Amino acid sequence: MTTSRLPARIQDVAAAAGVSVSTVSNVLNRPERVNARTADRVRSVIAALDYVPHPGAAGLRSGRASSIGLVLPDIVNSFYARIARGAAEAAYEHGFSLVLCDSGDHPDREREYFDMLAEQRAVGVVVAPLGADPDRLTRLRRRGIPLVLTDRKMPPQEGCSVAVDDVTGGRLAVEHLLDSGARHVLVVNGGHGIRQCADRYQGARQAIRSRRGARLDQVVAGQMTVAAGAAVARDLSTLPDAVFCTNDFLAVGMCQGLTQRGVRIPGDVQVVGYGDLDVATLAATPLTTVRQPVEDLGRTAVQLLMDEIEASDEHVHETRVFGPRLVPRDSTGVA
Amino acid sequence: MTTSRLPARIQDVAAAAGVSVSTVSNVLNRPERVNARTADRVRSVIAALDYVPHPGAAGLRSGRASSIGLVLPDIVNSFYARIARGAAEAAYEHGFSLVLCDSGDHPDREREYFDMLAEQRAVGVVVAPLGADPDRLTRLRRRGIPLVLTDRKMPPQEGCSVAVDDVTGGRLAVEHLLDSGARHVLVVNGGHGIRQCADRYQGARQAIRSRRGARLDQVVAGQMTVAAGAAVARDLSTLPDAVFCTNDFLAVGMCQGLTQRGVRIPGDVQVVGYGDLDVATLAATPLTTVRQPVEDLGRTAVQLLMDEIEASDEHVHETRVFGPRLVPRDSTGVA
DNA sequence: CTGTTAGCGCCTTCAG
DNA sequence: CTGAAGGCGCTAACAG
Repeated sequence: MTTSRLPARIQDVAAAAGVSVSTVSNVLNRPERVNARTADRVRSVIAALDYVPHPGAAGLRSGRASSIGLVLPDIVNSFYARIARGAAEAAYEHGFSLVLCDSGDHPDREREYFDMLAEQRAVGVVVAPLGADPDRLTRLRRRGIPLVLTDRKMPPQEGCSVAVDDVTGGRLAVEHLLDSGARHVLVVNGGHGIRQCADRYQGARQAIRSRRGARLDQVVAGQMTVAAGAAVARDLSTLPDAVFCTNDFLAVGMCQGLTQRGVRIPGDVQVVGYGDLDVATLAATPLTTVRQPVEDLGRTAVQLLMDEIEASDEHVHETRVFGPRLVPRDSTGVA
Repeated sequence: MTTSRLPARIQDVAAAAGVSVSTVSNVLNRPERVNARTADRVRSVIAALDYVPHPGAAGLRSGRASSIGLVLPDIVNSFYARIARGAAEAAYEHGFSLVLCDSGDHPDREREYFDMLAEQRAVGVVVAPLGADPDRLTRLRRRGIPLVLTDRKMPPQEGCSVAVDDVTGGRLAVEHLLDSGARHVLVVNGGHGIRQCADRYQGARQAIRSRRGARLDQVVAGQMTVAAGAAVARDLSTLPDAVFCTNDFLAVGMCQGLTQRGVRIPGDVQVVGYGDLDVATLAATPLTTVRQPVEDLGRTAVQLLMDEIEASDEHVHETRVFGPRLVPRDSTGVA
């Protein structure tokens, strides 16, 4: 046995097995083209030498790389973390490595990450885009890098996307309140400049319209935080039967504020939130909320990317929309 | 202008600029060796052609790759997400790409990720290791891949590590309680099999020992959840002056349970948590807690890796320990 | 079925 | 200061 360097190269294997380099390559990539006995011999040498192919070199020659990018505004936000988890699992299953790009909400950083991924010849990118500037995205696409958008729909000719159906979510939330006996529902919302907020409100209106005698009001909170929700609760002049907060933080604040005013939940006022964040289960009264299959977003985004890469000829772009689900807990449903 | 393929290669640049390939390479890598005027001309061609070097090919030749691995048990856990954010920032600043490996708490998956990173010739790995089996780790090291451990100390001859000082954290928490007038402190802890729990308790004892007439008790909760904390509160036969929960979830549950018993916080009993999770600010009474500089863990881990890679000759392994900080909120400090 | 040959895109001696 | 040549580890024709 000659002293071959670490890590072993394909030629070390070839030499040790007494075959040519290409035979080793064939054993790895097209086993059907090589005699079973030689293949076995080569394989045992591969195992003995602990040989693993160098994917960089392989990609250089074959043209196909093996990393995909994941560009997110903030990995500490559990929504994006759940996307990341779903994407990581799918990438793992397909044998791709996932490059994490956390833009920290900086559009410049996002663009630089796009450039970096282009330089690296990433085979595709999953992105939860920041802001509304589609230009950054089309630049990537022009470089020939497939792109899948999460949490935002995309014109189908541009590429694939995955999203959750916020209209349905809003409808489910308010239907649940009405089914539990509410007549006068207040929506505590973020600004309608946020697409999700507008959609959830639209769903709420759908639910109200289909029910006689039901009434819907809306108040827009400055921010979507616990403090803002509590402030709204404090300032309420007349109490509704039920409150739909378009985010769990608002809802927790609402519960705190109402409780401080001596209002019982759900006895006097029912409250439903949105998102099923950790905080929903942890609140003093566990919060009824709308759960979104966020992991599926990430997982599906990667799968769509795989499809576009592997069957690029007959791939047609699509938008996959996931339905949310109501999770009843203690803050709704009159005892 | 000839029709050169996309993306542009170094030879396209060379041809367009009327110089040789190596001159372009020099402009990029050792600008001092090339005439300023030619360099400028080359640079403008680079810009015009939107040329970016192919890091895979570069690494193949030069031996240095440019990706580092980040192996975590669960990216949705905010502790690890914060490590990831710190690591991502540092990696970005150093021009490395971060490969996210979420093992989902599966030791097998963790090992497979290690193998994958070795195959890819990652230049280094940051890992928040799962379980106590150091064998998986030394395998990586034997392959010559530098390794930095987070949230666990490592024998210095093995490699670098970063950690937070849980003993100090426990001491800070209990000192704060004592300073606020408490005499009888109850520690609500997880199992001492968890190193963090044991350390935090040890810190608590240090604080007690330095104060005359102070008394410390401990109760071990089954899990470190809100429900478990509430259960402990419910089952308490005699009330202490103050409670130190070694985790914010336990603390929130403790607050809920005490409040239900009609106990006022902090008037009757003070409560301090650990971790400064989101939930600490969001609880009905915002929770005094111990904040750990978790982002610094991730950031520093990557920096240590960079040092080991770039100055591998004179690099000496070290363990960097970060001090926690007490964050006073409403659940402590008698009014 | 196996081996030879020619690059993938880049960097790096070594001559000019 | 610049250019020509060789090779990093691997794959993909193409011969044999």
